[in-house]
Amino acid sequence: MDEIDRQILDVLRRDARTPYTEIADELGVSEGTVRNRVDRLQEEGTIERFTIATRTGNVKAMIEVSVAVDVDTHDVGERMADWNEVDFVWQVSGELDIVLVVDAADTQRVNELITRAREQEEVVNTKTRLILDERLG
Amino acid sequence: MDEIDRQILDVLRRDARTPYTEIADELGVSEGTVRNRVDRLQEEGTIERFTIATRTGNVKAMIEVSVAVDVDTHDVGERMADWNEVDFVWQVSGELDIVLVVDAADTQRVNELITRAREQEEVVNTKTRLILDERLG
DNA sequence: TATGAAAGACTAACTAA
DNA sequence: TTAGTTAGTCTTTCATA
Repeated sequence: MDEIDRQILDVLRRDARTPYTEIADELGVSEGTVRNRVDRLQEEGTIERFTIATRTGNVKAMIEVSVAVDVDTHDVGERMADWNEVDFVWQVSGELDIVLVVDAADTQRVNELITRAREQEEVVNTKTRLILDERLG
Repeated sequence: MDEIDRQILDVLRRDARTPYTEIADELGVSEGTVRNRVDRLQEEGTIERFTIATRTGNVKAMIEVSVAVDVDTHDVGERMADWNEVDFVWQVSGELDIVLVVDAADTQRVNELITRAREQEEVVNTKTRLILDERLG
């Protein structure tokens, strides 16, 4: 992981469809070098996947969930990851155990998700925070 | 935004490099249809960008930041988005104003980021939570 | 939807460190 | 032995009808 790797990652984060030839020109290396490095970065797991950033709805929110002390947090999280409109499920340290990052059509839909979370028998409490603005690093 | 759009988004979220021809076969439509729809989804802003999910470090964390009441939260957020290792900067509702999602080499580096956040004159308080496990929705 | 042209990615053989 | 390069081939995308 040197400077070239870092620059490749930067370019791909901004636009993962940038042609290897273009990245190569920019960094002053050959197309093959870029390709080899991207392959390696994928094998190493540094690049987890090629994906899209979407905004399907108008409201993003963090729904923080705390679960009962005697249950498997992992199970609950796995179940929630399958719900529509859920982008990430994080198990976190701190007061609350799970954070759902959701992207929903409107606040009504967010509310339905909160309700659904609260309906899970392992869930004892939730706390929701709207994401008012997002900026990518 | 119909069922076909949703399925295209699902495929691309999993692997944004899936060829249009393959998506087309899977959904029973033509390659041109997939391409046109992806183009439209990008123009509409539903697809914000093609990107990569990376894990450059071993530790992910949420650093929650509260800023003084009289400052422009937006400015502070913008500045932090430029820091290395910061994946997202969210302005959120609730007790704390900004959430940084970071991906760092180790806890030492996370700590340096926290320190750096606390050094900003607008920042009055921070609270950090480690992301112990991540699952994509 | 189908097709040919253009662009990009991949294979493999070669070179250099 | 590993990383980089290059030329030729194959795949995907794009434009047009």
